[in-house]
Amino acid sequence: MTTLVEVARAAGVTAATVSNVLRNRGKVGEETRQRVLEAVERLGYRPNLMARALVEGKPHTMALLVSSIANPFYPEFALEVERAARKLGYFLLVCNTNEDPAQERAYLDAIGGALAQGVIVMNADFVQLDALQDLRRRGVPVVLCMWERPQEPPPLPCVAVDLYQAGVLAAEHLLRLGHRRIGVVCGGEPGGNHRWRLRGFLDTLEQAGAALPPSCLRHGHDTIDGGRDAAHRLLAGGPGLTAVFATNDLPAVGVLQAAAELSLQVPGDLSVIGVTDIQLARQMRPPLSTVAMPTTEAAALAVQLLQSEIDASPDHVPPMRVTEAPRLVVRASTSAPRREGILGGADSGD
Amino acid sequence: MTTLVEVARAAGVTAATVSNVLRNRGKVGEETRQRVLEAVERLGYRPNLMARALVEGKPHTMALLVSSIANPFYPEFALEVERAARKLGYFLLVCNTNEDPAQERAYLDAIGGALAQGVIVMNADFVQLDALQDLRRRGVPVVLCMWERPQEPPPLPCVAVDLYQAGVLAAEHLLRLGHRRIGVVCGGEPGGNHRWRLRGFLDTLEQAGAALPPSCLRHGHDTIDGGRDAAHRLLAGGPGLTAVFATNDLPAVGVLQAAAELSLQVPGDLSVIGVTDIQLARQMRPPLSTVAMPTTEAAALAVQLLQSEIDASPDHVPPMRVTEAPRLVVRASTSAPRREGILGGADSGD
DNA sequence: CTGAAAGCGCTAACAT
DNA sequence: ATGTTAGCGCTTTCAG
Repeated sequence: MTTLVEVARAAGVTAATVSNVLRNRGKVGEETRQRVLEAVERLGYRPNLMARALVEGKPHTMALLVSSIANPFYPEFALEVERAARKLGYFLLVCNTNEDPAQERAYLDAIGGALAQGVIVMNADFVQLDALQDLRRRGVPVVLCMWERPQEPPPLPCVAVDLYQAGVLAAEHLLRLGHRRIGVVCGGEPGGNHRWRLRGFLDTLEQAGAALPPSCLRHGHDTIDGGRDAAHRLLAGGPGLTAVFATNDLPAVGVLQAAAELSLQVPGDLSVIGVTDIQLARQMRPPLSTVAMPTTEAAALAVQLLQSEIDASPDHVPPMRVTEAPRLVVRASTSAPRREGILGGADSGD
Repeated sequence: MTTLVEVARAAGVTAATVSNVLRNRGKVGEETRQRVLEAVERLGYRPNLMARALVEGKPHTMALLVSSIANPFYPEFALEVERAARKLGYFLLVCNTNEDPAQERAYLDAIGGALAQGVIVMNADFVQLDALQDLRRRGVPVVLCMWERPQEPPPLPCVAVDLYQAGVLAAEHLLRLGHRRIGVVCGGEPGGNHRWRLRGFLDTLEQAGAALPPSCLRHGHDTIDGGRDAAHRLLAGGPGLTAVFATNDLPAVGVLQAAAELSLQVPGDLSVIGVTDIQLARQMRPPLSTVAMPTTEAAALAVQLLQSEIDASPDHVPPMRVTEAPRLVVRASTSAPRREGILGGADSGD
C-alpha cells in the first residue's frame, strides 16, 4: 500500500505538504501542488482511513444495530439510514444481531471500541435499555430509533414516532367505512412493543361505541406466519368479522393469506389494514391498506440526532425528536363491508 | 475514552502487559492478570479498534458493494454475507451505490484507503470491470459475486453461479408440464446480464422442437414494474401463451400482476416462473415457482474467497469458485396448461 | 514474567 | 510556503 511518505518522496516534498495538498489546507504553492497531485495519481495513493481516524480521534462511521434478518423492514430502513449517513460523510456499518444477545454485546463492545462513532439502535421488544445506557455513560453516542410513544420518552436519545396515532388512524378508517365487527391481530406479546398502536386502535373503537370484545383480539408473532396463525384463530372464532387490523404489515400479509385460505374475498368479505408500509404492502394482491410510518424522516432524524450526540458534551439530558405523524395509506385491501355481517350477521354470534 | 495506558496505570503495570493479558499472549503472572482484568472491568475499557487496525495493518472489515436500493435481493444477500463474514471475525460494511458511479468511486477509494480489507462486488450490468481490476492491481482484494457464466470467467476472482442452467431448468419444467406456447420476459437489455439464463431457456426450447418466436420475447427493466409492462406487451401480442418465463423473480412478480389485471388465472390460464427465489416469491398468491439461486452458498463462498485473496500474494491468476447448480422450486404458479391454447388456440394467432 | 522503546500512517502545531 | 516534531492508541520485538 502506498503511503504518504512514499508520495512525499516521489514529489520531492515532505509528508506534511502532501497532507496539506490533500486536505486543501492552503499554504501550498501551486507548482508544488501540481507535483504532489501528479505523484498521488501516479502511485494510486489512497489515504489510510484508519490512520486518519486514529489521529483525528474518530472513525467516519456510524453503526446501525438491527435485530432480525427475517423482517424486511430493517433492510429497507437500513438503506435509508445509509443514505442519510452518507450525506453527512459517514459510512454505515450494519450490525445484525439476529436476536442473539451475545452477538449484540459483541457489536456494542466493538462500537465502544471506536469501531463506529456512534450507534443507532432499532427499537424492538428485546433491546436492553440498561446495556445501552451503560454504553452511553461510557461516552458512546447512542440513539434509539422508532420509539413508539413520544409521551413517555426512554432514558436515551431517541427518535419517536407516535404509533398510538397509527392505531387511531386505522380505527377511524375502518369505522368511516362502516365496519363495526372488527378483529385485531397483534404482533408480539401483550405489553410488547405494539401495545401503543393497539391501545390507540382500541381506544378509538371504544370512543365510537364499538368497543372490541376480548374474543376479537389475538396475539401472535410479528411475522407473516404469526399473522396467518392468529388470523385463523381469530376468524375461526366466527363472530362475523368484516375487518381486521394487524399491528404490523407483516402479520397483515399473514391475514391476507389466511383470508385467501378461507376463501374470503378481500376487501369484499374482509377488509385488512396494517401498519408501516413496507414495500411488500404495495406488492400484495390486493395491495395492502396501511398506516405508513415516516421511515425516511425517521432515518434522517436518527442520523442527525446521532450527529448532534457526537458533537455534544457527553452528559446531558437525552433529547427526543418526534417525526411527523404516521399517515393513512388507503389501498385496495379495505372497503365498506359488503353487507353488514355477511358472515354471521350483526345480531347473531358473539 | 479509556485507553490502554490508563488501564495499565490503574493496574500498576505497563501497557505492554495489559495488551498481553488481553491478547492471551501467556507470559503473564496469574496475579497480575487478575489485577489487569479487574482494572479493565472497572474502567469499562474497550480496545480502540482503529489503533489496533493501524498497527496490525488491517481493519477487521469486509465491504459489500451493492448497486440498488430497489432490488430486495440485495438486502437479503447482504445479511447472508454479514453472517458469513462475522464467522471469520469480520465486520461488514454495506456500501450502497444506488447506481451512482460517483458514489461507487467514492466507496472504492475508501476501501482502497483501508476502510475495509477487501470488497465483494455484486455483479450487475453496470459494474466497471476495469475499475475493479485497477483496484485489485493496487493490492485491494476484490471478489466479484454472482458471475453468471462459469464457462467464461471474468478477469477477477469471482463466485460464479451457472445461470444458463437456471434457464434450462425453467424450460424443462414448463415443457414437462406440457406447455408449448411460451413467452419470455427478460429483465434488462438484450446482451445484458440476464443473457445466459435467457439463452439456456431458449436453447432448451429449441432442442425440444418448441423454438420461441421472437414475438414471444420481451425485454424490460429488471423490476416488478418492468416485468408488468413487458408482460402486458407480451400478452397483448395475443399468441395464446400458456406460460411465461421471467428471467428474474422481480419481473416475474410483475407478470403475476399483469395476469391479474388481465383476469388471467395463474396457473390455470397462465403459468409463471422466475429465477432467484427471493422472499417475495414465497409470499405471492399464488406463490411463485422459480429457479432458486444458491444464495447462502454464494455468500459463504464469496467471503471465503475474499479471505483467501486477503491471505494470498497480490499477483496471481484470479480464481473462480462455482456454486452448486441452481435448483427448481415448484410452487403454485405453474401447472399443466388447462387446455392447449385456451387463449387463442395452438393454431390460431401468430 | 514485565518494562522500555519503536513504529503503524497520518495530522497538526510549531519552526524555519 | 515548506519542513520538523510530536503524538493518536495499540502491538511487538527486545531487554531486564
